[in-house]
Amino acid sequence: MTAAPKTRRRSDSPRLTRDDWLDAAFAAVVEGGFDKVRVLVIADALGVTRGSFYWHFSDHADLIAALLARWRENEIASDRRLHDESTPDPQADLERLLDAALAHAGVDLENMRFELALRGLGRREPAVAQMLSEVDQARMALFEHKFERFTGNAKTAAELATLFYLAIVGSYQALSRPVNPPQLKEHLKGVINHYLIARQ
Amino acid sequence: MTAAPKTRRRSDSPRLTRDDWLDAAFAAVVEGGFDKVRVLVIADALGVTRGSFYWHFSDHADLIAALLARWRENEIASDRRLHDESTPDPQADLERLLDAALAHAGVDLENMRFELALRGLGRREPAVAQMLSEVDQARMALFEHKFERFTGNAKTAAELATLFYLAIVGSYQALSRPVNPPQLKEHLKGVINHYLIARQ
DNA sequence: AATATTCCGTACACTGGTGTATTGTGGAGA
DNA sequence: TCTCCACAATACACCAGTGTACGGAATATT
Repeated sequence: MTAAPKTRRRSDSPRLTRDDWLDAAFAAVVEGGFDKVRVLVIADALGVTRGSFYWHFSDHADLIAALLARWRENEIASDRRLHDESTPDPQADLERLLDAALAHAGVDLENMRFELALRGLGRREPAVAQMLSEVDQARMALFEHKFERFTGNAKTAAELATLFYLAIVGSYQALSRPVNPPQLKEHLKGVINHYLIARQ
Repeated sequence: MTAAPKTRRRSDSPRLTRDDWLDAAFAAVVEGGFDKVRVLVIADALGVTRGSFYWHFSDHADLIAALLARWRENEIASDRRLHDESTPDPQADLERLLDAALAHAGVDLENMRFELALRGLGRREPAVAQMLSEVDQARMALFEHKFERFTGNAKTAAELATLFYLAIVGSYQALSRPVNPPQLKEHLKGVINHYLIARQ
């Protein structure tokens, strides 16, 4: 009757690592939000008891904190990556950025759901809100930079950057409801083209 | 030691109504999300015991359902209101709509937080997702309508409507982080002006 | 092979929450 | 004023979840 673990472990070893637990917790957040992260539940998703958990983590708060830290690291890394990958053509460069941001809502469904859950948590936990704030700032700066290369005008760059960034964030949860990702992408391109033509 | 009720009742009668409970539950959602709606907690925020609750409601699920229903009614009503209040000048009309949507994020902080919590719930509960979908559709239709009066072009109206609506939704939770409401409003106006000028 | 270390299981105490059954109570109507 | 009934308190059983102490098994290390 001992049920097989529902969540795959990172290694094939019968013992778990701290990261295995973090992966499983991540999955729990993705499907139920932070409030649904129960040590008990994750334990038997992993096919072990809580004895394991309390070896790898001091307590529940420790798990959450580690999860947040890991996400933060990944964000910083991927932000840096987007910053470095630059293309001579400003428009192509801009479109690559938009594609990356929208992929978050397409392929990368899990990360999107995690981020939404995180924003939910941020409404109650100032520390989380702070972290999100910094990430948003960094992303916005990137958007503004690319848009400024594209438009050559600081003011319209700021306008479009905020508009686009917020729209993408907004699409995360109003997704497939008023509009689906490819549709949204077309609309974004439409606006960009408008600005392109107007410039001539 | 019997603490005074922290939440004001709608009537000054010592007895509570169903609506009093709903108001208190609303407040609970606003500050902690749906997962933090505990009968026990709300009870002593109201200065009563759960005995009262189980007279007015059959159970916890009943409370949530009633809360959702009430929100839905309000949404439909305010949507109809925005639909009826029309102005001859298309631009003024559009700006009034945007103001109303942004007020949601300014004065009407509570409703905004409630809606965000609702979207969180919608990620787990298909019925809630369905409800939100309908509301989003209705609002988007309104946006498109106003934008079409303004631009006179169906395609660009669709583009701007989705972009603006999603940006506003996005601003709900990335608020005061990358940008604050009046700032956002200025940026939105900037884009509108751009389209105005380009049309001439 | 013997031993240490690392990892996990088990059992227990405790907390906070739901729901139910039953008893109280205060106010409106006869 | 008496009585009913709408509303609330009390007390109970129950469940899900955390954290802790300790014992046991599996893997490394010598």
